[in-house]
Amino acid sequence: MPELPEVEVTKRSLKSHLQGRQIERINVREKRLRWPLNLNQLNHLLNQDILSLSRRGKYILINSERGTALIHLGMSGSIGILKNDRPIKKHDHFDLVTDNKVIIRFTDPRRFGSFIWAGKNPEKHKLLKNLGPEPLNNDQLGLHLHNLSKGRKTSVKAFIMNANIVVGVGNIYASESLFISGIHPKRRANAVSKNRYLKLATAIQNTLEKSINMGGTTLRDFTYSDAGQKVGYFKQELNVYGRGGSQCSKCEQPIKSVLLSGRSSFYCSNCQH
DNA sequence: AAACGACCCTGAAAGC
DNA sequence: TGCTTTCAGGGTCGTT
Repeated sequence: MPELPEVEVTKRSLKSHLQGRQIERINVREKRLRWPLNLNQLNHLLNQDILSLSRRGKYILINSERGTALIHLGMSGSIGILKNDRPIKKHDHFDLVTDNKVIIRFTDPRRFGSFIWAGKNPEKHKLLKNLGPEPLNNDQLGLHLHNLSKGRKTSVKAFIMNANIVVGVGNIYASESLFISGIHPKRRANAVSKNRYLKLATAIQNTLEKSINMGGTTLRDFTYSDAGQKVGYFKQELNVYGRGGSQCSKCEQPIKSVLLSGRSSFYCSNCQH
């Protein structure tokens, strides 16, 4: 579920309930997440003023006086805001309870998500320190991509999905932005011109922003029961992702579906070169 | 340094 | 119908 827009929406939701408040309790039912949940460290969060919530790539940062905790939603994670308690479901792994008794419940069937303590300088934490730049509000993105592409023989799709190059471009956005900019996903990264990287950067930014806006709209009243639903999802806007075999929206040729770097990839061989 | 594949885990959907 | 296989929006790690 969690695309960057949902991570952003989740972060905003957490912000409205956590910023300026304190976490009174952390209830853990399952420690076996992507990284073992370490309560000794995470308890540093307890009874501290939560100064701000931020996002780095797909990591949500909970910034307190004593340091920062990170939440990652993995492939299947979601967060519910509960004003009143509800029965625990199978994959409800932990809760944060605020000083005004709001329950923030983390649910993640596949357990690829995580909740870890990153200390006083989270940007130096090993999971964050090597991340590439944020794509949004970044007028240097195209030049950045072009500069880093030199000597890279991997496919341009794998290149833009590499979080050390640029964060936030998942499998959907990679396919969509390459379609919009007319670039074949299998093209070698070092064989894409500067001009085309400028177009690609714009396509990435427009796609992400549009999706964030839709996610922001459809999940405006973000609650536990809404979080797992595909309500008004960006899916309707997709040109190629998940549409193998159906007609290209530009030329009506069938969309191709191939496996690339272990991930399904969709493109139009007539429109993308 | 860069590229690749294995791996983490559960459940829904497709295939037989 | 029911069992088996495949696939999923993420990322890290070890090996080459």
